Amino acid sequence: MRDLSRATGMSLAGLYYYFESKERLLYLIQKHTFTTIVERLKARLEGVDDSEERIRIFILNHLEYFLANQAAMKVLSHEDEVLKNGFGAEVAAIKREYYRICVGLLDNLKRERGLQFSTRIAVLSLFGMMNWIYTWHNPRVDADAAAMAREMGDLFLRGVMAGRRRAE
Amino acid sequence: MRDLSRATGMSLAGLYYYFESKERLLYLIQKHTFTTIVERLKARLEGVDDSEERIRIFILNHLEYFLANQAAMKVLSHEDEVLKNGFGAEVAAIKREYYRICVGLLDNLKRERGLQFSTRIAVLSLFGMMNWIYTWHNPRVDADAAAMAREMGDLFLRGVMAGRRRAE
DNA sequence: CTTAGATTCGAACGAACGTTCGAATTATCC
DNA sequence: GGATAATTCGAACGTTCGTTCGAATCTAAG
Repeated sequence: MRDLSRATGMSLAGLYYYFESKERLLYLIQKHTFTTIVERLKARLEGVDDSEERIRIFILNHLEYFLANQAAMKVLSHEDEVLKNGFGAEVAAIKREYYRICVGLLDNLKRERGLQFSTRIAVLSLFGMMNWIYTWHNPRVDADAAAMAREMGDLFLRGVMAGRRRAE
Repeated sequence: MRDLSRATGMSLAGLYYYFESKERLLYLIQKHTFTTIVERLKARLEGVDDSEERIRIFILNHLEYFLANQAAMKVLSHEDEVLKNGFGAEVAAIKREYYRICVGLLDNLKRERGLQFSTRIAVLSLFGMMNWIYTWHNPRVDADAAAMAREMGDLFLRGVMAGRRRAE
């Protein structure tokens, strides 16, 4: 809170006029962040029918936000279970919706192409690939979000699509 | 430190008889952890020649340690840059060696099979997949390390191997 | 201008944290 | 057993943190 006070120029006590506690402020930030990501994703998916393309949009949307707000995500990624039950539940619900969307996208691809893999592990592996990026992405060395999304999309989609097909 | 005191049964002051500071204790834990992982990996790679198999061993070794010490890795994964320069440098060197080993394994596969992909991004994506596991793996729902390593190995290896081959 | 409400802040409180110190206890060797 | 060293601990230190409070300042309306 003292860091925020210094960074914003507002006094420490002043912050508490707007935010009743540090925890509630973190809750508001998390809620805003994850709501924004989900909203943008839904807008971008609108009207796109191809299963593979929809997954690529998911990856691009995620990486774009994570790289544009790298410092913020460095904090948010690790604040998973710090919110007390009341606050935590609502944020967890948004994250669960986001997770479910990704599961849906993958299940569509799986059904359409008769693929065989564990959706749960594929989705969580994909999240791992994407979320870990804040620990290593360096704008002076690594490509931008669009290029990163293409490379990771290639890696991931080949991984799930080169798999065995279900007998039909 | 007070948590450690309670958990170990030793008094708070007693801990400082053995460890000169909290930072040095964290350094010793990190050094021991990452040294152990690298040593076990090297032992397991001994005598294995097949490139693909060597990568599968890398994944299994990593996941086995991460899942066997899930709570510990939850902490260590996030203590990346907290060690002051003196302590941090040595731990960073071990991690870099570990990273280089993985790069070497992938470059071998790439050369042998004439594949075309960014080793850096492939390695860091693989680390992301594997490291993220501590956030979601639930022993009552998910399979053990060997099965997880097989599934993630399938996903990752198909991803890099299904790629375009270099013109020869 | 006056008043009431909104906004801002310096100063402090109590709790938690990393660490230290001197005394007490225990182990080791002659 | 007594001297020396190793080990353990209660109590406190100074700092940082989240939070509160009352006073001061600013804004808007009559």
